[in-house]
Amino acid sequence: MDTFAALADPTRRNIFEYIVRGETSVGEIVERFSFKAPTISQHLKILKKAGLVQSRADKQKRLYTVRADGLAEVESWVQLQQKCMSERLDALEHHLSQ
Amino acid sequence: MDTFAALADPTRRNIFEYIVRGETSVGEIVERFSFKAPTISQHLKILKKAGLVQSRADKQKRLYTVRADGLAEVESWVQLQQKCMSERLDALEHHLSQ
DNA sequence: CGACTAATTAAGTCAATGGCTAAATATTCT
DNA sequence: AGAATATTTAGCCATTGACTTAATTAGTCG
Repeated sequence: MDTFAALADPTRRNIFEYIVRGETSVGEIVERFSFKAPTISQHLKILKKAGLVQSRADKQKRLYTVRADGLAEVESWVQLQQKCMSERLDALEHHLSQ
Repeated sequence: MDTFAALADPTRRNIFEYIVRGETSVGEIVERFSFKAPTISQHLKILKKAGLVQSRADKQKRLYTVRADGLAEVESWVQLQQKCMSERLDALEHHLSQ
């Protein structure tokens, strides 16, 4: 759902950074981070709902990967704001040079 | 402090979007949004701590503006992740074409 | 089927968040 | 100084968030 909220938690960003390196099972993530399996599972659920990761089944395991377009919303928002900022800055400079 | 957490709240993003359009007093923001002054004030405090906005005094009013480099951290994080993603995608394509 | 592995769901705790009203703190203006 | 304006701080309450342990589901393999 809300990508920004999903990325607000540093643990979730760390998990995302880990998954972005390649397809990862839940167990692998649990091993790397000092959190219990249910905690990781909840974070993954939130990342998934936000469209940041996806999963597929392989035997008992669930393998997670990042979604290519997951960060698009955040990126475009940030860039729109920066565009507005630079436009205002340009206008200010132009005004000052008059 | 934490830019991501500051941007997690949609109201704060809206406030940021409003301020990015130009220097704005607290009262102006209170008028636009249907929240009481203390609520807006708290949001501004969080945005300020995150380095996203800054303020200056003008008579009784406090005028807020966005900080040019406020979104840099978020932008660079997003772009790093996307770089990692595209590299992995390239490697995959290369591998498949062999 | 039964034991095992992998992950999720359920349920509970505790801290943090986001809203409010009321009070306090400047600052300006008469 | 005293009244008015603009904003912040303090305190309260309801909701959400991030963890935990225990129980449950789902899949594998002897």
